[in-house]
Amino acid sequence: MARAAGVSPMTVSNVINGHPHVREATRARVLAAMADLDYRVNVAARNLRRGRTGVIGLAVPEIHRPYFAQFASAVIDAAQRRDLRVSVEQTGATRESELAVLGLSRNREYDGLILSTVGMGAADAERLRVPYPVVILGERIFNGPVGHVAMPNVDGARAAVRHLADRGCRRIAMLTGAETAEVNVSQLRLTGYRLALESAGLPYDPALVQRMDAMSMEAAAGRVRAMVAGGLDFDGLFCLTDTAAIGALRGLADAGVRVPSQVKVIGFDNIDEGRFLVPSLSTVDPDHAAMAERAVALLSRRIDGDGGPEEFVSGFSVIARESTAH
Amino acid sequence: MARAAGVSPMTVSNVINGHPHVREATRARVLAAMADLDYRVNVAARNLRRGRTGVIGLAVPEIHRPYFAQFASAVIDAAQRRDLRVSVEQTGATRESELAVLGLSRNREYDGLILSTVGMGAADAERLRVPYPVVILGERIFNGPVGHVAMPNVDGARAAVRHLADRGCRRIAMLTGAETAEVNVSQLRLTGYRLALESAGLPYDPALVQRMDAMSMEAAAGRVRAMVAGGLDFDGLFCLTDTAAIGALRGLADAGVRVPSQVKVIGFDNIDEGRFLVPSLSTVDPDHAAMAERAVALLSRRIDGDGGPEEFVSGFSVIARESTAH
DNA sequence: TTGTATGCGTTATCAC
DNA sequence: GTGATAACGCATACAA
Repeated sequence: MARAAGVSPMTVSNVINGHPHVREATRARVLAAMADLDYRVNVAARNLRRGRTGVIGLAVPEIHRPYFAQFASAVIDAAQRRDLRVSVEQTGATRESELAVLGLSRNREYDGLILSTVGMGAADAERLRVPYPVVILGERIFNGPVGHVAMPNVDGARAAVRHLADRGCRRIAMLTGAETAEVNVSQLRLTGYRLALESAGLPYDPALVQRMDAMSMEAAAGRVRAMVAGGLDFDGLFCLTDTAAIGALRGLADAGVRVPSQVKVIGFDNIDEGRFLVPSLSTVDPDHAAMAERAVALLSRRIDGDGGPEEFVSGFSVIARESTAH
Repeated sequence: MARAAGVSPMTVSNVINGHPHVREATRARVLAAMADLDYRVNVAARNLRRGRTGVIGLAVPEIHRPYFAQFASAVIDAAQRRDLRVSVEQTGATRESELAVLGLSRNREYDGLILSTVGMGAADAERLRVPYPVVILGERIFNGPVGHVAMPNVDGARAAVRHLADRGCRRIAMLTGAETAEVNVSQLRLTGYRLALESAGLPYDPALVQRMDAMSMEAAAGRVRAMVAGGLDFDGLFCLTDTAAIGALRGLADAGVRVPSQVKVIGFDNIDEGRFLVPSLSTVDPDHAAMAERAVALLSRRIDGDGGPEEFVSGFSVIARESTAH
């Protein structure tokens, strides 16, 4: 330790932590010794003493899905600004992994956790009663003392479908996730879809709601090919996510359907790639940078002990590109 | 602590760490008490004692670039199999941030570090002499005691350009990064490009080598539009990365150039999206899953103290899709 | 097979 | 303004 080198035992600590009551001369001496010995604080010891790790967990289904990758990127930047590191966990969207991640942080591995809940349901609300701050990325389906950062799922979906209707679509299909008992993204966006149809005076046809188990590009492409091959009549397509929309565009191309002249397509998320697709992808932008910033801010504030769990629903905007052009 | 609850003071530790010499009865008792008290090991204390954190750092330029997102995903999975967590840092590809990350781990925040070096150069080799294992994601430009996991840049690029030549291209352009003094990805792939031209008996025309400061989709799209607008004559395009290729496809579409009939395009990385683009993107697959697995394996082995820094260069394969069809 | 003592490196408290 | 003391919770070594 720098004690031997410098002269002080724990004045070192004061110097490191920038305490005010240290004479300039001693501070200089300590700093010199530190540089000399290439001294490094032992973060593990500090963590033990402080009861903090300076690390937050970020649990998402899969980091390589563009939406989560972009969200993670923004979270890491926001965390860095607050001197926090981010440990990324992949849950594969399964309930078990999501619960396992909650246990990890419980071990004080993390000071707090941003958790994207997909597999967990309202029945698991009790599991969120953990002794550290949690911010859920998703709908307010839990009543526990956890923060929420959510997308405007209903309104965003409604606006997307209204956009299709405004552009003249009359038979609007939706590519969505499996039907579950839980309130989830699929259900909320489906609600928005139905509301928009209603407002536009269009009938709701269950045959146009296409449910998929996985929201992958591959699954979306396959499903769209099947829709066309099966003779389903549709002139608009609202995809649950941009990732699914990429697959859908591919599926339509495979089926020889032209976009936007025969079918108009809109996604949700505004991932970077959308602008550069051919045709470029219309979408709903939920402002994920703001969501990430808020998620980290909420967490950070609660780690510091100020304030209770809050809720934030981001704004959104519809971005019209070639895939829904006239 | 469970000591009071159970009966033993520190047999708890043995139970937790699965030591062999614990009677079944006591083990059961301890486990019961642990469950009862909802006992959790304090990882910070364990880290201090063990001198390990169970966390590795992964430093990449930006996690949201598809290639790094997919790589990170594979790294996280590989780490999880070895009971390691992954803390992700974004360096923005700047030398300063890359060096800063090295300092972080020096504080024993991480047991080891996987570092994608872009900004650092051979002159910084000394900075890699750190007291913990490092695996560089990139070329062997450093002689220090660090592991390397590299792509087959020269051979892969060569194969890509040969593929274009085989498909009849005679004026093959390349979209690459800025020229630097350092040995880097751009330079190596450019070497492959030149070798392939030579083998194919095609002349090397510097005007066909287009250098960009940023390898973004946006920059690539803009550059390609400029190339066409400027009257540059080319019938093949090798893009440094798939991300750039997405932008290039967009730029060609904007310029009214048809792919693959007028210009054939190939990228490098085999990101997931490539399969679903229209036209789908031909590319070089460097097997990033294998690279990630090897990077973590190398690091893990060195954390455990076995073996020295090794080097691994992944294999590759050319994946022909629509963007280079006849 | 189980318990006891000791120390990992840091910082909060309080005396000097 | 600086130093001594203690404690954070666990695991190693050794004693019982």
